[in-house]
Amino acid sequence: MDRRQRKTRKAIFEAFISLLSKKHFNDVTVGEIIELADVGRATFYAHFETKDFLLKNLCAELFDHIFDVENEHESAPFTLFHCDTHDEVFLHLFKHIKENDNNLCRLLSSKNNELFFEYFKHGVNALVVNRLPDFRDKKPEILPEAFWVRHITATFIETLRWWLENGRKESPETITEYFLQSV
Amino acid sequence: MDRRQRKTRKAIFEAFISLLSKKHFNDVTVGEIIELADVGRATFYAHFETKDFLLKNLCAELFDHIFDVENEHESAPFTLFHCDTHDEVFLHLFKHIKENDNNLCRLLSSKNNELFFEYFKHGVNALVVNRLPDFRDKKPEILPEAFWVRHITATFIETLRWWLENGRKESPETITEYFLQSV
DNA sequence: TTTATTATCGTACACATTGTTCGGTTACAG
DNA sequence: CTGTAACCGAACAATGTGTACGATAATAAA
Repeated sequence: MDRRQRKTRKAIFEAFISLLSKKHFNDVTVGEIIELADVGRATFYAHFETKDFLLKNLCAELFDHIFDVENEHESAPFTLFHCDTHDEVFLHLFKHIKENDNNLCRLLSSKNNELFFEYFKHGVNALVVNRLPDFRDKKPEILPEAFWVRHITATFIETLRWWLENGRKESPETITEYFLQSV
Repeated sequence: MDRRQRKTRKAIFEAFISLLSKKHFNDVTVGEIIELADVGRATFYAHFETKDFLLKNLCAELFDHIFDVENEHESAPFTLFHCDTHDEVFLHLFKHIKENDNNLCRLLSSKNNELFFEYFKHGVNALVVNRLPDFRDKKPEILPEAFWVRHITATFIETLRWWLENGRKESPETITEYFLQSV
């Protein structure tokens, strides 16, 4: 990819993130983005068809390196799907969010958190499906499996949300314990 | 309230609901609403400061008669807070949603469900807080109370969401059982 | 019934935002 | 060094928002 392309793409993302951590997605205009990114209007639309596509691309940028479903073969420093126990998987996830990814944290704590959680949910869901056998002994017999998966995913998301809203005071170990106890 | 006011207010709400069950909130324009409601532009803005306020008013219209927190003294036909056991409360809620409120159902099943669930959540949360003692024996000791309340609320919301997405095949009794088993 | 009030209408308007176009300029890869 | 392609900036049509105002008609109150 052309160096110029990388540069403008990055500039747009950074401006977008900066704006999203201050105001709601709906109130962010393309005009503001290109002004902050210092990029021509036509250039913006050459990169992103629309503001919603920009959001999608940002989500992919943020989450795809966490749920490296596709490139499992590559040397990913953080391969959730290769953990042995499910405790480990979710603990890793909490740790990663707490320590590594400041942008992700900021966005998941902003007014736009719903947008990102919505996208995030899909990754978590895949993870839960992958780790389903580990939860099977906890499952009440009456519940349909689809319902059960859904419930575990939602519980994880809500735990994470609660943790972020309260300033991440608990250690990743503790919050993992909370999650596993709830489910 | 003036009869004219009631009439236009109702017309706007109905047009709005009709549009919301077809397309997303963001794509609904004031122009469409007033055209469908057959109401002048100035009239619309005399009633609702903005499209977001219209949504808020609609939510209040939809949910306030369910969670009749304020007017408990009045003769509400459906007083959740007066049920004896918590099983009864949540069962009532599922029944009410299934049988009585078509608009509510349509909107909670539309593309805009997030908007309404977000509002709905507050009512459910108040309900859970009110019924907290009933859940206390189920609570793992480690979990903070705030976390526990949050979890119960989220579980109810997710159960309802799942039920609606799958066409409400299960009986209210069954889905209440699912909810109580999950928590 | 009469009267004063007020909700509504219709039109027009200023304003902001979106997404496109195009010619000229500059950085990049080979 | 050269051709390609990304960028700029300015202009543009199209759409949507929210406001203003005089005229009309429905309503409540006398």
